[in-house]
Amino acid sequence: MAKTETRIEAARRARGARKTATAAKARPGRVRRSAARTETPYHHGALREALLQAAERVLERDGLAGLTLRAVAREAGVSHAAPTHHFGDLTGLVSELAAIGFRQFNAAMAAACDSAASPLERMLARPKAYVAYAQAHPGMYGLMFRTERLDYSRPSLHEAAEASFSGLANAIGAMRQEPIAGDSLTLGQGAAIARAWSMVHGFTMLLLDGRLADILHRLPEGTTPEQLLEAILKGTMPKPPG
Amino acid sequence: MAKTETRIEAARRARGARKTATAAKARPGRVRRSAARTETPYHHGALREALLQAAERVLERDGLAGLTLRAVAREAGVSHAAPTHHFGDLTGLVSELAAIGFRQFNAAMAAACDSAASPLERMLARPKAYVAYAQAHPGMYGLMFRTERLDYSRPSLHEAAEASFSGLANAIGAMRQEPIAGDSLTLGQGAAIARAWSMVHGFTMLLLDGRLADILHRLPEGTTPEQLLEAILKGTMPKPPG
DNA sequence: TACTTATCTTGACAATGCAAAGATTGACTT
DNA sequence: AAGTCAATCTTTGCATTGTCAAGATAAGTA
Repeated sequence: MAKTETRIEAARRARGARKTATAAKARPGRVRRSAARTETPYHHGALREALLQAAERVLERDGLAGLTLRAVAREAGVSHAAPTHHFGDLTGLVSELAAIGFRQFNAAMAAACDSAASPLERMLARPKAYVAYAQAHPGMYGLMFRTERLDYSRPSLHEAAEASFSGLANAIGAMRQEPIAGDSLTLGQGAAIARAWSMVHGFTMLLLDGRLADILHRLPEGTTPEQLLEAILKGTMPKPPG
Repeated sequence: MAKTETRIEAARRARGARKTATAAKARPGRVRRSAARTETPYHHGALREALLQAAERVLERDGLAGLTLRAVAREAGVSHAAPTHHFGDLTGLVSELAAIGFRQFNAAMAAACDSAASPLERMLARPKAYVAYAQAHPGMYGLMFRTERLDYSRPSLHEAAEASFSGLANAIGAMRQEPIAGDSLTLGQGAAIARAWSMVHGFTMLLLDGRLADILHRLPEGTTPEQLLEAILKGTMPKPPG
């Protein structure tokens, strides 16, 4: 009965609690037409966005296992089949949410890069922002990189994920001072890109899974994950120009 | 409708097919006691192991989404609740299977290390075996490193996963020619271990997710993932002694 | 032989994803 | 402005799943 079990049980409790609460509220009869206007109007107006926000809330509260179509519908206060009309599928909902995650993710990294002053900072800013986003939004990061229910044929998701990749590739290219040429790479360039991405991605996954806890615990008192990441990067990256 | 959808549909088809097949077989009446001996005896004898083997088969055939308690029971030809008695839970079954995976995984890496001749080979053997195992058993690797339903409080899983970690740590220690001292690490040592693990783990995850396909496609014609991995490692690791 | 325990089956329940059909609303047409 | 239509949301239903509670059966033991 590890943390996983606990999390699942928590999700179940949350589900149950919400259910009884909703039941107690006694959904207003569908006959009334324009009673108090605070009553749920038949047309929500912006249900799609409301569902996505509800989904993110459910995800960060109850974890990936708690993110179900019906839970999202409950959270948004609509019938259980309403999401289907907007996303077609659980895969659809999850994919759209992941696209939002990639956009947030990219924005965070871009902002961190922009606010970097020294060349060294500029080199560390992106990986640090990468890990920081994952720590701040573990549910979203897990959704983006751990879920199998993602449909990359959806343009929104494809584009957002692609932007994430090209941002990384450009950063590596800029760092090596040999901008990448469109559709072909040398083995050295490809290795540099794959190395940077693999390292940061792997570090983040292991950190979120708690698998680096052993290492951190053995390090000098009070060493943070960020410091460990910095040490990893400084030992790997090429010397900053100048 | 990406590959995910297809995989899920495939799992569903497999489930359906198996169900009708089983139904057609018309489970022998439970009254017969020792009819032909080929008839399913009430006591399986080694059901636990049979269930684990069935689970691995289901996992590699239908993916993580297809790995359900009932599917495993069907695959093993027993009633749907039989696995519960042996594993208590889906988490239990999945955790035991993951423990088996870690043991296979460790054995593969140890074998690769042993058969390495030159110092360079010895340095590359472990990462290569790591990626090779994941490619040969994607279902198992996903189960071990991607599933949330793992109960690390189970001794079997805890030990197997721990062995995986200490094997890596020792390899890094040996490579740096400063064996790690039990319960404390310098920042440099910790960074070296975390760097190696993060890189190989991240590379494997990205490779299995198809996220390195873009890079591989842009590299010189016919570059394999193994070659890319080697280029990554050679650019990072310290020069072999001598 | 009689009793006890481990093993396996049957049946039931709540929850889920999905599909189909009905209800309601807003917008467009004439 | 009245009528029509398509989009939106709800209701109902079905197959599936995990988990629990009883039963049935085999194996071991006294």
